[in-house]
Amino acid sequence: MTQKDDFDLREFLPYLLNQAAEISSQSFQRIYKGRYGMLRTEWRVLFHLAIYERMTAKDICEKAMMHKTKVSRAVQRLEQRRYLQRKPDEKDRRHEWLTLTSQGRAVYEDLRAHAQQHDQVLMQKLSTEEITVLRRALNALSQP
Amino acid sequence: MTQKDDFDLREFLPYLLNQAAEISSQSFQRIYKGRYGMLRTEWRVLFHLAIYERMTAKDICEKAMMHKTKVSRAVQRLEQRRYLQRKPDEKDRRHEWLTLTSQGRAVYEDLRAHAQQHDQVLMQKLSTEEITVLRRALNALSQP
DNA sequence: TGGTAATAGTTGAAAATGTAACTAACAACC
DNA sequence: GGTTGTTAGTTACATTTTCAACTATTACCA
Repeated sequence: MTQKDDFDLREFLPYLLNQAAEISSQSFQRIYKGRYGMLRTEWRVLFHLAIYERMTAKDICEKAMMHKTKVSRAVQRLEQRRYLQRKPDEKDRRHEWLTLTSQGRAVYEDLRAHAQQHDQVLMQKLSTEEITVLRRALNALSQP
Repeated sequence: MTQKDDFDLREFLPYLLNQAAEISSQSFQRIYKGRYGMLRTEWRVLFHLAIYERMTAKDICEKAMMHKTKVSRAVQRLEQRRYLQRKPDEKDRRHEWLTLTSQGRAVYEDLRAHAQQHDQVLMQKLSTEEITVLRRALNALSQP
């Protein structure tokens, strides 16, 4: 199993990004999955609602760059667990406004604390300067 | 939809990483899916075999940090398309050595060219220094 | 040597995701 | 005002992934 080719997978950005994303997501996944049986799509929606307070599913799709079916199903499951409430817009009944319940906010607070802690651990692998550049670079790459 | 919380998702590394990984993988996906109907797991296995020439499924699992069932199924599909061959190890018949066929290598060469081109496009979003730091940081984060 | 444990890899069922078609509500245009 | 087109969101079905159990082979060790 000796390397032959001049092409190095370890330099190919989509590969590297996926690798880093997967590894660094895993320990956080254990937390939201272990404590609340939640999926990746669900904590994302939960966090968006906690941060922006009041959004439609469409808003979440755009902010989180998630497909609408993913959001739709995440919202359903979060509603079943009473983490959020839906309220149809009076003027345009195609829109539904989503807000967290107090229960949902409590879950968020708990997960947020873990997220921040988890981020601290990850950042210990990097220098301050690397963190700054990394964030900037990732944001740049996230623009489609 | 006004931001309320002090916690910023855009600073949470696993979130940022996933975002960047997904976006930057998509255009490459169109290539391997469109041209060869391949899946993410499959191009990864193909690339590993092209680069290391001769590996067992286990080797691939470790290098690519993929679960063995993913690798097993990717290998099956690549074999069906005659992109690779299996040869059981004579001394330990639990192992199977995998190598690409010439057809598989041809597909690799094509995809590699596209990958490199794709990488160029991605890197245009970044400065030389950002690229260096980004690669270093991603490698650091990929260590579990 | 025989019995238990470990390893490589596969398979089947359940869960999650992606795709496309669908419903319901509104907009716009004649 | 009725027809056609758009938009928000859901649903159904096919494809993938995950998880756990399974087979086959080798290693360990009393």
